[in-house]
Amino acid sequence: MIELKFPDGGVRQFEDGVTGRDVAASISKSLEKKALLVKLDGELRDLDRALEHGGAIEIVTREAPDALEVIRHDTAHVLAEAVQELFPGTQVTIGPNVEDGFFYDFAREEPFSLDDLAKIEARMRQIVDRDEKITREVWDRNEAIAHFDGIGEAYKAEIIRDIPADQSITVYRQGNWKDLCRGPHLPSTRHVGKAFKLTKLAGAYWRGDQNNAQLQRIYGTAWASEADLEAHLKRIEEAERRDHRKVGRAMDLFHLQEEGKGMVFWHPKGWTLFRTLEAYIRRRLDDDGYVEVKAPQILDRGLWEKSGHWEKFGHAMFVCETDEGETMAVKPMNCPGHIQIFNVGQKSYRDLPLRMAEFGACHRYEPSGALHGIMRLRAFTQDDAHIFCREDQIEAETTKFVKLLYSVYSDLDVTLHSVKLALRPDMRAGTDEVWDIAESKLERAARAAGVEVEHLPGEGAFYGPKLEFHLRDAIGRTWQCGTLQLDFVLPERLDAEYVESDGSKQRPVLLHRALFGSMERFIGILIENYAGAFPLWLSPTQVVVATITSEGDDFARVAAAKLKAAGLRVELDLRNEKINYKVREHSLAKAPVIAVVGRREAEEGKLALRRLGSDGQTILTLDEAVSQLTSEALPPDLKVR
RNA sequence: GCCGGCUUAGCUCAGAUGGUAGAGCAGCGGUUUUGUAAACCGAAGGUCACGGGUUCGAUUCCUGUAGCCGGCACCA
Repeated sequence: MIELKFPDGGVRQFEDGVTGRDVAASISKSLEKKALLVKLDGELRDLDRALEHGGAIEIVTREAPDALEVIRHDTAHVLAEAVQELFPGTQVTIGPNVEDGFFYDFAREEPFSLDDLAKIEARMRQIVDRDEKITREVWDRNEAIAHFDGIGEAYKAEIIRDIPADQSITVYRQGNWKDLCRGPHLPSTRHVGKAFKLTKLAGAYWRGDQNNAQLQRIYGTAWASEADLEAHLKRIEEAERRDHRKVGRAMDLFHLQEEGKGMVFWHPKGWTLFRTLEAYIRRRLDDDGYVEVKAPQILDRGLWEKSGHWEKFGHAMFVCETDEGETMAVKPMNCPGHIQIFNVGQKSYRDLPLRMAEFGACHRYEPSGALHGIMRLRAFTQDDAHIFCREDQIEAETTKFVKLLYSVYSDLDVTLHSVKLALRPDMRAGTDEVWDIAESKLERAARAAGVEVEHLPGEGAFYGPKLEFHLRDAIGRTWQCGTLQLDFVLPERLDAEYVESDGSKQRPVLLHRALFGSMERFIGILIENYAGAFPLWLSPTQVVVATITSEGDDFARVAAAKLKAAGLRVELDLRNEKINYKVREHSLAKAPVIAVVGRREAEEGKLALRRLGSDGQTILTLDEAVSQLTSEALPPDLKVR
């Protein structure tokens, strides 16, 4: 007998070998009908699998979040079955869930086409209609390897070989089709339902390694109900409208063109946004004890060799030869330059921590496939700084930085998606001892700063571990923006030193850090976050003074001049157009405030203010409007907090 | 870089099984002086991404290249 405890607190005895379905049936016929899976002591299990032991039990129905995960995974299995029916000889590999859906990677000589996706979807629906029973089997490891090798499924056989010896090999049978899988699964394909859609085709390397074969990945989304699917597709569609590339064009912020792949042409409005953000962050850095510098854009190859960048990233640097036979490289990053500045004269321990900032224009020859709007560029501007400090200052500096980052992100209304700690990569500089120290110090410092980190083995910079602060774009992709990197290596390589209190020469520790990462990327994120409707202080145009008839022209000119003199970014619209037309046009252009001047306002010396997103108006005297708008347009750091 | 897709006017998009293309908006010229999300009229605007091939004829078919889009890999 086993003892099961139900969510309502009740405890009941059941025969050995009882299944989840039996338990559901013992409660009610309708529950048995709705049951898809059970949860035993928190472990999700097949409904028809015997419960080998007692514990806390929960019947999982379609509406449960756990069920959705299984529905998605089973949809991937149905996809794989459909593909193998339609395209014999195609090998299956892996098919995990991702956010909102799943993918499945296939090995097949001939690539799938978009037309194939439609065919595959149709076959998937048939498989759902066939209502194939899904059953779990435990296989012997060697038999399993022999079986999958025997039917030409080399990838599956390879996966089995890599399963740790203490884990059992489970195969799920679904109709005539079998797949190696940990499970759990739904009782039959009918329960998968039809609220799914295959969304995209892509190449993907086996085991994520570009030295391996490239497989064909099919992505799909799946939901518990058609309504959920519809809602999801609608969300995606709406998110795509906020795409910074679309908004950037529509708002005339910037453009990109073939002659400068991965390089931005900032238009007046976009550049205003850039400068406003730069001015803001510069004030924040000033307040936080940074000094700002500017290092050369191009430096001799020898310096990059010394820093180690030439060896690791030489292929991705823009290099030029001079007539006098020197080889120069456009800087891909700012650290060597900053260390040169540090190295002039003698530094004392009293100078530390020295926080050296630069809005550094960097160029990197990124692979063509990596370029993405203004999020991933070949020419970009880092809001970079290097903190030269002693080892015992790492923690305090980390805390200081994290605090600043949180404050800046909150000012800009961005929500942190995650913080990762990227650990030593295979190709790296520095000894393992140094890495041990660097990794543990950075992790401890992050903890002390109150940051919850997720480890990323192998992803660190070549000179040290890094904290990565990730943000999301409109459709949910995440981008590394802020970063803090702990480096014991470059100070050594580039001979940075300071005089300690006892007169000895010491190496400073170098903290590389950025709040935005790249100004361009962060602006891309801001555009998508705000959907172009920037808060007043950031908006490229803050107030549009628009007339109704030409009777208002003179006063409108006066008003615009006065607003401008007060430091606001003002546009004047005296065109011979209807006010409806002007309101619509400036609203679409996301002007935060339209100040309308009609005959009445002109006579009374007033402005009718209309805010973006509301159709009400406030009538104010010009002086009132100036004082209200200027105080409202103060950047967050200059407002009284 | 790799896999797949896309590329037609400034923008958003139609279009022809091969006979050199069209709309709306924007821009330009004019009329309209207008009260809070599109007034009206007119003229103009295109090497149909670029190169090569097939053809009497190619924007359309084949092929190569580039850029972009979606992924993968990369990301100091």
